Amino acid sequence: MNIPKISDAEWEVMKLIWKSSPLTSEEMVDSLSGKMNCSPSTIKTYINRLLKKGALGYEKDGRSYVYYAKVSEKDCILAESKNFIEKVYDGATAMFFANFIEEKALTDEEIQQLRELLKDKKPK
Amino acid sequence: MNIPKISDAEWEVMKLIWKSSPLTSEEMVDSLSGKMNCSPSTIKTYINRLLKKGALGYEKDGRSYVYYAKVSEKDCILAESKNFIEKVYDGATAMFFANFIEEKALTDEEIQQLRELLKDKKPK
DNA sequence: TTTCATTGATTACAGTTGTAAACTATATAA
DNA sequence: TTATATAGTTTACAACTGTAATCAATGAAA
Repeated sequence: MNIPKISDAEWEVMKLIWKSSPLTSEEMVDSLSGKMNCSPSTIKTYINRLLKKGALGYEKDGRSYVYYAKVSEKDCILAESKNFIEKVYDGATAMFFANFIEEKALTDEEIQQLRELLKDKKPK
Repeated sequence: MNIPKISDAEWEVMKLIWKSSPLTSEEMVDSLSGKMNCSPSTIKTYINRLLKKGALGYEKDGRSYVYYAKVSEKDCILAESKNFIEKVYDGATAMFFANFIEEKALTDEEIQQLRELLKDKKPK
């Protein structure tokens, strides 16, 4: 299925849903309006836009709705990553990693994790 | 200096400038309107917006202008990368690398390059 | 049953972006 | 000198975003 374009603010909503779905709008508002420092109305707007984009779905649960994700976190992350690397590096992924590592944007711990990851990666 | 927000389309202009600066608008139009599949006017709009944002500067060169970058590629890439990883991973950079590697979005060659990079990285 | 509160839906509005045409000033060819 | 091409400046416009208030429907309390 097609991954819709999810804006910065909408990503916050999606991340919450992926972690704790299903949720009511009230739960989402409680969880996000503080963190995002915006009004409850704003969160509701995001929810509605995500519904319209097909990123969220809902089911009736008594008086109100519970929302759930209709696109997987994995797919969204991959789409977003590719898009980003295409934009900034014309697709030269390794270039990105290189710069990031050089810039010390990674902690020693993260570097260690990465080494582990690559160790398991057998070249075909 | 502050890095202005550079849009997807504007990134194409900046990448060209970083690679071949200084350039006239004509050179930019020639180089990009085909690749980006848009009209010369559109490229000029991007140039103007980038001027307004302070990402580009210009100097008079006879009858017309030549443009050059006022923000460094390195800084822009780092800002954009941090922003992206913050949005998608709440800053958990290693998580990003992990997913990307798992998804086989890297070629074997790129993985090898990465290994090399990490080898040189001495833990403090 | 009438009213209030809750919550989803609609409307609002300015700023950004992708896209491009129209306008204007100026240098150069005729 | 006048006409034309070139290149920079303005204007245009719809879609998307961030942000939020208002409207409407419905269940619950009085």
